[in-house]
Amino acid sequence: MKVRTRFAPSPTGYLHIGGVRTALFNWLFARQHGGEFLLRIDDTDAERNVSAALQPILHGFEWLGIDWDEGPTKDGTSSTGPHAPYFQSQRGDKYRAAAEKLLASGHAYRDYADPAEIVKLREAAEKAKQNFVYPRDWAEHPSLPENAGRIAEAKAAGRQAVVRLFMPREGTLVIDDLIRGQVEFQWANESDHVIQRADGTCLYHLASVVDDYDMQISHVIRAEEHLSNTPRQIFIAQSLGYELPRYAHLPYVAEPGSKTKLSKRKLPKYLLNKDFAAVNDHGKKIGLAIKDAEKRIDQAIVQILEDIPNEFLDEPDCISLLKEIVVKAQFAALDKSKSVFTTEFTLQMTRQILEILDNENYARSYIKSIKNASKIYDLIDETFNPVIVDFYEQVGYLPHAIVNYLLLLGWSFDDKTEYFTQEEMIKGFSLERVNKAPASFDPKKLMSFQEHYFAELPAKKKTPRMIDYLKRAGLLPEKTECSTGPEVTKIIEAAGDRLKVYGDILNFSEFFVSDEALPVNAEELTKTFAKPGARDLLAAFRHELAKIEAFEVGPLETALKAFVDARGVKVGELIHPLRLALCGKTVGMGLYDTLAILGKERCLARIDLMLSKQTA
RNA sequence: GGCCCCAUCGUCUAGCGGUUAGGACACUGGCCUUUCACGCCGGUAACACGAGUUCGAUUCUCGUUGGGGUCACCA
Repeated sequence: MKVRTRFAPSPTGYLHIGGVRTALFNWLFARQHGGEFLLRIDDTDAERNVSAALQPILHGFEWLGIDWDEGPTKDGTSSTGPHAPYFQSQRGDKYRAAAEKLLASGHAYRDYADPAEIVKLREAAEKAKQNFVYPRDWAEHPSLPENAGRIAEAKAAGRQAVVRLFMPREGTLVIDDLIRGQVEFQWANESDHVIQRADGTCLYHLASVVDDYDMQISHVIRAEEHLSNTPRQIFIAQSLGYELPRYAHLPYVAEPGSKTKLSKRKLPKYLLNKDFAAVNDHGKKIGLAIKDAEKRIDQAIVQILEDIPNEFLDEPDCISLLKEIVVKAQFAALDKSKSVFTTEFTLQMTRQILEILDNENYARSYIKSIKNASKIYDLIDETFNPVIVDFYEQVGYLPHAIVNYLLLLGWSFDDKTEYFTQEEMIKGFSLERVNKAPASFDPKKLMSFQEHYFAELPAKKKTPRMIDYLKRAGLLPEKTECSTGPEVTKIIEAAGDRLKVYGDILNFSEFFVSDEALPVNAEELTKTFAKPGARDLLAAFRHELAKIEAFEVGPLETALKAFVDARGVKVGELIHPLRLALCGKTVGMGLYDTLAILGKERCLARIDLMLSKQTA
């Protein structure tokens, strides 16, 4: 039998890191067996613009190199493949036909029960700590002629029926899972599930089983949360006379440092997670620079705080109360609008407020001061969150680093192999070696893969993407000259390992701004020039520098060393003021590289600028 | 709560009856160094607990505890 696997995303507008792993394992398995991997769109409940919401997902897969043989076209507007369409919203007829078939064979029934009644019964069962057995009092089924009377009445009253599965009430089902092994279920514990709504539309389980069969899926590799759903799906498949696919249930991906499943609903919360925060801050810095959003400040905080009366700030409990308000506001905003925009908005505000509130005294004065402020709060991007794949593309990760990391999240080849080429992954993958326990996502380890692969990439290959970032941050004009490429490459080479992602080039903005516009770190400035003689030393070296003909790393180093030796000072005494004058900060690449790249003219100009500021 | 799943360093994992319990990330001490980063050398750190089976259990069985999933006219 030909191996055919599938991944079935719903068009949510973004690609979740856990989903990617599931898709990756499906893809790997198919590729390894020379089979096919398909994408099927779970949009049975979609009212929104599917192709727009699908586009980021398809783009994410494309970026990661996970290609699909059948499914939606790349623009997400139509289907391509022998089993088209691959959108569940367009396959309703097939599901309805299957439902009819189940009805005809007695494997399903029309149910005229009142939904409100069912809810009550279910709650009662839970209260009584008992398994809820679905009552078939309103079931229209040949084996239950006693219901005929009341059903006739219900029909006459115009009550609508749903279609429910007529599940077995005895026996054991053993699922032979490729990852879990044999898992047993008692049929009696399975409830009569609804497969078709009163309005005739069909539900996920029916759709999924029908599609898997129709599309000849051989292996259903999916997240563990579906394990409990498998019995009813098997019942549907068997009742329809389908041959069963093999099942493999993957452990879910958990939050960093936790065993809790990563979930879309908690997206904003993740930025408060300390393991995500570092990675996110790094990314945010890049994101902010890209959008040239120095101005974006805490409008959200202002909004909340403006409503707070001043007297409130004198209350002893005001800080803890504010903390509560913030958390509530976050979730209220979440409920009100499902848009990520809102969640991003509130989470930014939450973080900032919580940071401020850590210091009570500061908080009081800050709140008071900001109450009068009015600033613009801009958003980076609605998908700017380290749980979403797009984040990594925006910040400038290598897709292979992500794929390699995800491969090892719940799977291992042996006790030491960590780095895999795509071919090695495909060759070495096996479901048998998939772990059963959930694995928590560690952004730091992902970063280590990124560093590894990024270091392997020659500077010249990084140049075009880095130029893109510089353009987007406004550090290079939209139309750059041909000579810019080699110049940027030189900077990339000199920066070396300091560049971990493409976006990191923005940390070296000093090479792209005018001498006058160079931002200078105020704190470092005060500290450095507070030292006696710092300014004079810099001034003296400026004259030395002016004499140098060959402005290159070697001669520069010789000259600087000779200068400090002659003066009997330590290298560091000169270097700090010099670096500050040239770069406006005290961290960065080698100083001789900096001098050489900047060139004599700009170096002298920047030193003069610094000296002129320090004379007073 | 019913049902199901899971359990090795902080994290990802190796281990499939006898190992000084191995590797990676993170953390950390040192070296290198004008800063930062890299690199190099070193260190801390784990078998959830309790019974069995066995000459011997991290490994097999059962139980306890803990974690998680799932129980929709969502997917």
